[in-house]
Amino acid sequence: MLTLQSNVAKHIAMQSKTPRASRVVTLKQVATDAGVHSSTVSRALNPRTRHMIADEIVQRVMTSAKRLGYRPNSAAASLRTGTSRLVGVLLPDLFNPVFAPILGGITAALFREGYGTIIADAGQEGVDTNELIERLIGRQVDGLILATAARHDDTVSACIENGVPVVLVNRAEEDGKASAVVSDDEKGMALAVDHLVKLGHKSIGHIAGLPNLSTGYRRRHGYEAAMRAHGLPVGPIEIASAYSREAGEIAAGQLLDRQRVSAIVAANDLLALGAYQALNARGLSCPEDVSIVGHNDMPLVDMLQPPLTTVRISHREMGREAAQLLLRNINEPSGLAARNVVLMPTLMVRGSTAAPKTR
Amino acid sequence: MLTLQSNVAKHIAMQSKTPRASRVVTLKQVATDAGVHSSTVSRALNPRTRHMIADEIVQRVMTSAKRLGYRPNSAAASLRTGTSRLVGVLLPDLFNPVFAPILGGITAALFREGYGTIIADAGQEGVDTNELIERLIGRQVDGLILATAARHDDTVSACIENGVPVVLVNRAEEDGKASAVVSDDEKGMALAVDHLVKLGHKSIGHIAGLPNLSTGYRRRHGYEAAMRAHGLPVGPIEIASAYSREAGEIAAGQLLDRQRVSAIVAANDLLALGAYQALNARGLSCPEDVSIVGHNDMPLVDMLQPPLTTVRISHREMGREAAQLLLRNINEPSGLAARNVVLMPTLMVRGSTAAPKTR
DNA sequence: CATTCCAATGCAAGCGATTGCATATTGTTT
DNA sequence: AAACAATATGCAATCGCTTGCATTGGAATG
Repeated sequence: MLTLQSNVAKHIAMQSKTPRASRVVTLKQVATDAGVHSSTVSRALNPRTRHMIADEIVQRVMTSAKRLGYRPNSAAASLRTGTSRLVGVLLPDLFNPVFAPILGGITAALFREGYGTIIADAGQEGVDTNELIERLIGRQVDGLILATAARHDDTVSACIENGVPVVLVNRAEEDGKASAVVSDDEKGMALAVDHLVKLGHKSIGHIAGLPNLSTGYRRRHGYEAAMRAHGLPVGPIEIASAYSREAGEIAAGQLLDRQRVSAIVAANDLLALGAYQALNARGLSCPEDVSIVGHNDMPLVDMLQPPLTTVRISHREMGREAAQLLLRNINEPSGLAARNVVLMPTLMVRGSTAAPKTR
Repeated sequence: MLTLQSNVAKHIAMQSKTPRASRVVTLKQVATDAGVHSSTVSRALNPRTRHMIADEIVQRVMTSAKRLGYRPNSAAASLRTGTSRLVGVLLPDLFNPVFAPILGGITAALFREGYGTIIADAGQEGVDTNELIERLIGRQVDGLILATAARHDDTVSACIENGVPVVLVNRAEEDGKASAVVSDDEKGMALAVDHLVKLGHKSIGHIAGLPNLSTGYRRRHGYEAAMRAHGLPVGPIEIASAYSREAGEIAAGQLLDRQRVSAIVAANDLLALGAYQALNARGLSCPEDVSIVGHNDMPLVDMLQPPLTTVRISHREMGREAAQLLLRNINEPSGLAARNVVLMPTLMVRGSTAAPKTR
């Protein structure tokens, strides 16, 4: 078990208490120092208004600012202008490894444009999503990126009613209320099914994700469409109760017990790993007895035994695109029409898929 | 999906100045609605000052506020009070899977106390850490949590000079300038070495992390101490150039080519996985030929072949502790003495360790 | 040379919430 | 019953920055 130890022996130096407020430099102080009015300093320091000020003065102001260590107070600016250059990101669960790269892509793109990222994790126990949104909006965020959207989502509506620009990422919403950046889930499933069919599989099952999430819904849809396109029977399909290994194991077990298949396409890597476990529990092996395909290309799945064949999604790029779309939305005075950006996935062929046994 | 806007339409849209601002409710509006002064509303809504106001009025105010959908403007509050209830978190690399759980623990703990989390990722190309810190401080954060600290770190000094409370997490800093929450790295290595020795290993090598990070330095130190405690020869030791699979593979390869060992303790799970690869490349197998122990217990390492024996660290708890320590630091008027909180790791024994071959 | 115009800078009014102080309204004491 | 205390509420200044408007001086124009 884990024990906490407050290590008395190790606290060494007192932090010298600095009278914090005394060292805060304001615009007015820079103005005094440079011998101009504070409004001139403001304009000289802002690239968009700098052209109004004589070059010589700009230089003087910038020198003073640097020497005094001036740092603009963003709260004051935010209060005055009504914009915070802050974007809120709502995540369904920080512990799910797909969201870290999305977040990374978002922060990188936002940072480049001078925006900050404030995050909220809806995956905590006893946390109300609407309260999270409320708090983000209360912090004057200029926009929100939601990675949590269900197919019909009223938190999206709440944001729109509040006039806050919203972009969805990874999961789309089907009422067309907000823009979204997603992977082409149907296409991803088609890649998986095509690959299996080419190997000779005819009986291919699907472990589906939750149907109220666009990923679960559309991947299932994509699976069905691809099977039909090949003239193969659709099913069996088992819906997992969550995107987790445990749920995947249960669903795969039910699927295997129900019908003999030579391959399983899972809606998600974790579900695929659950299927590995279900196979092991039944003394079956992958890919000899059953081929398995995942979705997402999570870290480390290439090192499993067997290495997982999976549909790769560039989560980082997804986050970047979402951030860029949101910024355009924020800067467009009358709001942009909702639009979807669909990224193309690719298939990573590894060891978990092989030709079916010639019986 | 994409709608083009005519010039005329755009012109009109721009003239209607306030499509969004119209719905923002301020304290004063609530005051008018409730028939009291705005200062009364402020006091009634703030739990700490609520006692000054008659219960009946408090009720009336709260009803009005709710009905109008009042949401406090945190920029205004921040400007007035000089505190933002915002904490900055600096991550070395969002793509490293250990940091997501740390971040999750931080946000959960901060959220519970009404604080927001603003993140910055130093792992981007071409991003200066000091600029990140500058920008966070400019946003009036009340404190910072750094997961990036080197053993001797001047960004920490920069924060302290600015009078911003700082707490380090995962990686400590050795000059005692700031508090830190870390795992007991020496102890973790002792657990690993003890386990191997108990299995009968005598020749145990170490793949070390970077010596300028406390994790790399102290784990190596812990390994050496544990070996000496058992009266075993220290080494061979190979220092990896980064915490990555590739670096681990290279280091493990050099180690194996240099000296015959029956076990390897890696400073990190990714390094351990690199060692897996190096073993494979040499036709050796784990644990038959060489036992391997990792550090961190990353997701999925239990599903590898063989499942990785590793030192588990509760990253989530680490984040939570760091957040709590920071909040105490913020609320302590004269600043808290720097202190380290050391969490105890546990050993997860899995399939990558076994008794050495009896030759 | 007078007039107009433009560019550069100063002035001052806020943005919305907090809080020390003043004031009003009770209740309590002598 | 007068004086006082205590409690509840109102008043107004303030936090630091931005920006519409006023002002100035000098260049361009007629």
